[in-house]
Amino acid sequence: MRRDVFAAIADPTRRQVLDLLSRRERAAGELGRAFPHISQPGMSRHLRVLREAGLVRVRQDRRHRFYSLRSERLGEVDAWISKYRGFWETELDSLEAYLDARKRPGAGPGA
Amino acid sequence: MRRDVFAAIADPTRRQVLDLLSRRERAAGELGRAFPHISQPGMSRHLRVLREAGLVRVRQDRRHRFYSLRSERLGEVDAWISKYRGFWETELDSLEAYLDARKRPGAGPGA
DNA sequence: ACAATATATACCAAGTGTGTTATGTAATCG
DNA sequence: CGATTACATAACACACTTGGTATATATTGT
Repeated sequence: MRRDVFAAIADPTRRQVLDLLSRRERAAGELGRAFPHISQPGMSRHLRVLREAGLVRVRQDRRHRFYSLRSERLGEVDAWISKYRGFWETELDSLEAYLDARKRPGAGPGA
Repeated sequence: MRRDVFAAIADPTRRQVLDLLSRRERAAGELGRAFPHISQPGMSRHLRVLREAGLVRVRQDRRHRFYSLRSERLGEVDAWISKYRGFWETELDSLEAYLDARKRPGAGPGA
């Protein structure tokens, strides 16, 4: 199943899982224990979503399934957000809004 | 209502709306007409989600409600994704996985 | 005041996501 | 082989999302 990366990272738990995996690979059970409020099958399903989005890979080692980060597809998110980078740093959006407002007298913040 | 930015941008239509707003502000109706497959109330609700996530602001001008980008909160997304930037460029994650695999003889790609 | 325009909300149906418990499956140990 | 460990899947409940139609609200034009 082909899943949308944006949807996959919409869940806070899954983002935290990726954060853990960015340091090193971890077994499914180890990840589960890192989130005590979620059941084992619950974590297994989160891992499935991440797998189907192509954000992690799995490696079987003896009895364990080790998940590791596969970051390529995060590039899609980065590419999208890149278009906005600089906006919140330079407050360019606020400036633009201000200028737009001034084009319509009486609507924006009057000088 | 306080909404999660990641959830707000999980929807493709809403991302496209933000893309349109990144160029210039637009009236709600104008945005609606840009997505003919979505009804007027449908677009209105998408705009509400973006509003509640703090991703847009609204300005009333005569009969129109002009939406404009408010990019600050996109910084949250950028901050998160920044931790991964460089991973997919340098293939650092793949290298790491390879090394991890070699630590466990017989499990990874044999030399 | 009344009609028209522009947008939002109410309401309902259908789909999807998340979480649970119970169960299945694969690998390892004795 | 039977038990145990590690993980995935099945089946189900429930909340949330999305999209539609109908309606409300606000502003402007006549």
